[in-house]
Amino acid sequence: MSHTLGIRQAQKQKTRQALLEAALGLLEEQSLSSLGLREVTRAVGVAPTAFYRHFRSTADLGVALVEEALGSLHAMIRTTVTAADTGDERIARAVQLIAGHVAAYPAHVRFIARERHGGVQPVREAIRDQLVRFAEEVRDELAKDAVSEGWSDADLLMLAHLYVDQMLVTASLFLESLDAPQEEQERIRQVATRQLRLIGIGRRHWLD
Amino acid sequence: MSHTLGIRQAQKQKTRQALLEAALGLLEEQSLSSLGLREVTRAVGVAPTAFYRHFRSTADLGVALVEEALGSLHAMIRTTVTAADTGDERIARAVQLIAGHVAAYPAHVRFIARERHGGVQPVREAIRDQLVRFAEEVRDELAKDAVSEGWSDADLLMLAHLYVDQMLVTASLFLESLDAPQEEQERIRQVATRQLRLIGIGRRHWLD
DNA sequence: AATTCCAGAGAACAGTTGTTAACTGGGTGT
DNA sequence: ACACCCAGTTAACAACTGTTCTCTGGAATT
Repeated sequence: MSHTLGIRQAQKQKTRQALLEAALGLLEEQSLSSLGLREVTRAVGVAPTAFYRHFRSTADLGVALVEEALGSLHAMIRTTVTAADTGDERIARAVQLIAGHVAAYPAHVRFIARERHGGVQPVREAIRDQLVRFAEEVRDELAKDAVSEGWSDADLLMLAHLYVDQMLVTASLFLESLDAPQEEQERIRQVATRQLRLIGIGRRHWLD
Repeated sequence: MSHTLGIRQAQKQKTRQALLEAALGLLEEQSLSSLGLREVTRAVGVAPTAFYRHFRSTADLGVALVEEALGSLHAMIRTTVTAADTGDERIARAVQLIAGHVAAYPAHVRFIARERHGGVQPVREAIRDQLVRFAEEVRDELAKDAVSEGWSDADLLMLAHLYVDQMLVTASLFLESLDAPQEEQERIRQVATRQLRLIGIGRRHWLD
């Protein structure tokens, strides 16, 4: 099944990956809707027309980037939430996890935060769909918890979305503070921690 | 003081306003970083060079749009939060208020949601600054409440930011559902209501 | 009534864009 | 060894972009 793909398809995927990474880099200081096809190929060092061998348009490339970027966020969100339900020190650890991920993959986080509400419809939809799936996973994780006894499925999902959104907001704040004084990052860390704690408290008293 | 500005400056402000509104319309299906100067003037019906009489660049126009768009959000956020602290039916009313505002000024909401993390730095900063000021107002409003006794100023501000962010998330969801079946809007309304309720519960038990 | 001012028009600039077409040359299956 | 395939190239296209300079006509000032 895992057929060793020939040196031809290998080279193609290599170029494709180069296009994706070049685009991600160029998107640091602009949005996808202003990203030019030629701009990307120029950054990679291939002819403009080579672009069409991989993507129909830059919007198409954007959809591909969603998979790439959210694939890395996937692990973060899961581990974050599963750790965030209980004690305070575990919440703090979860926030630290977010900060670490932002520092490791800033371009991914930036892309998702920017294009989630961006000007390219197919990309918005792709991100929305993926985030819904994330929220469902988080809900399943929350359901395993003892605190979730007596909760309806819908309410667990609404809490899951609250967590996911809060995580993205926090990630975006960390991103903007990447080259700011460390005391600023510390401040963000503390606020995010307390916001998660407050949500956790609301969760524990939901069924009163 | 309120000098009746001559028919000259009046005409200028009229054109300026036309440029702003045309831009807001064009931004329905793209981001600011891809908005062209000529595109805007063409929509208004003036020469491209007339643009420079009002704005240095499209980024400059974007900053001006922030004032315009957040001016209308201003009232909404305040009334929403001041109503959201207590009983359930008041929370529901607050959510309905958000939905109404989104229906009344969809372009404003879209612009803020899109450009908050968009590709134009000065605009991002302008939005961030305004949202900080909003959060401070919300904090002052929260402080007046009986539930806030014993709260530190920092904690009130962190709750205020939580409310503001939650409001923007909800507004963006309503926006995307503008031409969706009404049952979808109803679903969003219900989830948002419960999320605000959960935050409110967390707030009441914060000092345990 | 004469003069200054200035929002907007007009024309032209070099540079960019997406897309089409025909071509090249090395990997691939027979 | 052969013929096919196809990722990437080259060249050219009309259309578009931001920006500069010069000009105009009516409002504003004196």
